[in-house]
Amino acid sequence: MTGARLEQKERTRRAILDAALALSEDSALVALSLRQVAKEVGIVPTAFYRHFPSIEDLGLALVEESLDSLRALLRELRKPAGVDFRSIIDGSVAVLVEQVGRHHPHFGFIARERFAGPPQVRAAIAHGIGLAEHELSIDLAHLPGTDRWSEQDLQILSSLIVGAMVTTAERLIAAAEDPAAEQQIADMARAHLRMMVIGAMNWRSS
Amino acid sequence: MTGARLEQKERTRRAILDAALALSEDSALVALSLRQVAKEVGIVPTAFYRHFPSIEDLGLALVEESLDSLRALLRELRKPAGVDFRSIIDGSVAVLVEQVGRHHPHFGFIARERFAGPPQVRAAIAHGIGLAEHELSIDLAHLPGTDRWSEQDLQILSSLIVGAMVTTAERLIAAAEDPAAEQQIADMARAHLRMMVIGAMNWRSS
DNA sequence: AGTTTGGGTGTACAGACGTACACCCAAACT
DNA sequence: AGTTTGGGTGTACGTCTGTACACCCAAACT
Repeated sequence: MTGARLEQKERTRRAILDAALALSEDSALVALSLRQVAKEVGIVPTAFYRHFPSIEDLGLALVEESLDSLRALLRELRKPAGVDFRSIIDGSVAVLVEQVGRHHPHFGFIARERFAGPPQVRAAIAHGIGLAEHELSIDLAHLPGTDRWSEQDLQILSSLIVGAMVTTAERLIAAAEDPAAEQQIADMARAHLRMMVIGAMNWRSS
Repeated sequence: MTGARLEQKERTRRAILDAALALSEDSALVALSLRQVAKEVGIVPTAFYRHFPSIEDLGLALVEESLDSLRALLRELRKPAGVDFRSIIDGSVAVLVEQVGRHHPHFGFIARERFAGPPQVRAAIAHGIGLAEHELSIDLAHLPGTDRWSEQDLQILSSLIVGAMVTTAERLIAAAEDPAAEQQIADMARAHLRMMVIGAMNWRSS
């Protein structure tokens, strides 16, 4: 398959994915029917099978590309954003707001399916978040001031921070791209990060 | 309606609520069908209408009683649990673990429907969590050391703590009542709270 | 004792669902 | 130029859905 043929197929496939993302927005993946999606895309129900073996496989594809967006976010966050804590915090929150805004449907999908999705999907999302915690704990170990921190202390801090970031992302999604609300959520997120960092700097392992 | 009659009706109603809670456990409220619930309960589909006008009303009733469990948790958490931070933290985490375990189906329901449920349900849950933040900020103001904190600083700390508690509750639910995992999650939650409190104690408003 | 009430039953129907099958026809091959 | 490939179509089927309707009968009333 080459040229225009493949191009058209890819276009329809994208349309299916987008339609599914849009239709599940105010409900859940499990409430999605093949016929609904097909109608939204503008194809006949049976044509759906040319692209996905079943609705569940569609769901898995959506998880896949949503987790891609999550990984892209993590990649951006890991880019060194400054030297002092203040600029690292400001930069991280800015990246979070920007990326969540850019891939709003994907992060919304993750938020909805994290606990309401099928077990396989829940596990994949949990794994993605676990990975973020792990990577953050590695990055934290390279920061000044954490020289004598134990592995466990690093995990405590990174899981605390990732948890707060997830909460912030969920708030941003629920804010439905209202700029004023986003501003307020970002302010709060920066304050949270500062408070956690202050806690970490004065931390004594017990 | 009196005596045995009402008693029997209440028993069937409970059975419907429990069946709905159990059936939606590994999916979502929206995926629930009237006939499924009726079959699980052991009644004929049309008998369902003797108790609820529709599946959506069943959902609202479940939200209602799940939020009751949440309010019960908050009530328990507000009982003074000690004088030093350590015992307050230990007591709070113990209460959280105990209450989430006791009302596991309810908290699981809240976790699933918080972002995947219908707008009305999402709003009700968000309101419940907002209330928790507000109440905590009031309680924090009465604690020693927060005398000169601004309203905003209190909100920052309370939303940070509530966020962490919600995350902990979600982890407990996902742990599916595995005692070893619960222990680990509780340990982590205590560490998180300690770190946040240390951050708060060294906090300087900006 | 006689009547009413109300939860539970059984049948019935229209609509939505997933999906099998035969078919069409333009793009891509030989 | 002739053939194959493959995305999209249309019909058709059995299953599941919500729900309307007539009915039953023990509990609760008068």
